[in-house]
Amino acid sequence: MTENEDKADTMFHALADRTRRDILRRVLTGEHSVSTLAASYDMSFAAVQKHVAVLERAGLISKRRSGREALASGDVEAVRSAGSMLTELETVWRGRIARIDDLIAAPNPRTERNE
Amino acid sequence: MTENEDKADTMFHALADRTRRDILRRVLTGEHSVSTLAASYDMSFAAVQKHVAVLERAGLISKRRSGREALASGDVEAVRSAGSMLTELETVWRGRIARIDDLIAAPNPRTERNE
DNA sequence: ACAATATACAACCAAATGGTTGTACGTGGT
DNA sequence: ACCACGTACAACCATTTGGTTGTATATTGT
Repeated sequence: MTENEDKADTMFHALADRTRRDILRRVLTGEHSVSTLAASYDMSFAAVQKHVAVLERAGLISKRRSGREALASGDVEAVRSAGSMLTELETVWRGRIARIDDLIAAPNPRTERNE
Repeated sequence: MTENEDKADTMFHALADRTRRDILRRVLTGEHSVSTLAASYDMSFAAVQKHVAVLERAGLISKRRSGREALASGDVEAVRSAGSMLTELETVWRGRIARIDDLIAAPNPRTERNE
């Protein structure tokens, strides 16, 4: 139960940083080594490496070893699962509309309740 | 430019907390006063009020005054816009697939480049 | 064998986060 | 007029975060 919420916490947290979102975009287009990525940002290699680690822990990207390089690539399925959490929220909202429709359809307006 | 990224930062950050996601779910089903919401969680009123403020700053919910109560309700459009940032990432990924297809279709395998 | 490269990780630091309590203020009920 | 209620916000605190530098280790090229 709380398992899913943990996942959501780490996923959305990973997405809540522009550098990480940018890294994710890059590695969704194809594999990039950590140092290649690091070269693109105005921060230390270690900082970028940490960002990559956060994305990896969130399951949004995965790394593969190739010689001395670590090649990162994005996992679209994980991105989709984050997206589906949002569409789930939309579904909750649609329920509200359905209830309002019921209200309108209801014969007696007094049926309204404020919880 | 960075304007949009700021929005994404605050939105995803607001979503990266289970209490806030839960509050968002509740207020997407309909208006709830801050104190009504606060009653549901095992933390102080002030803590919940802060969470509501974070959601409000992120544009995910809005508040309306009714007497002494502040009634919060969720903004689905904002949720959708967060979702569309994710589908945009999927689009980036589809580009990768298209490029791989191009590669397969290409007559000369040497066309591959590693950036 | 050696130097350069790529990664990983620890230790440290300032700032932000998520919580607390306390205070102030407007609104509503009696 | 008074008191309870709902909200807002400040001040404070422990923990986390996002960055730094430094060190260790494995791989590659000469």
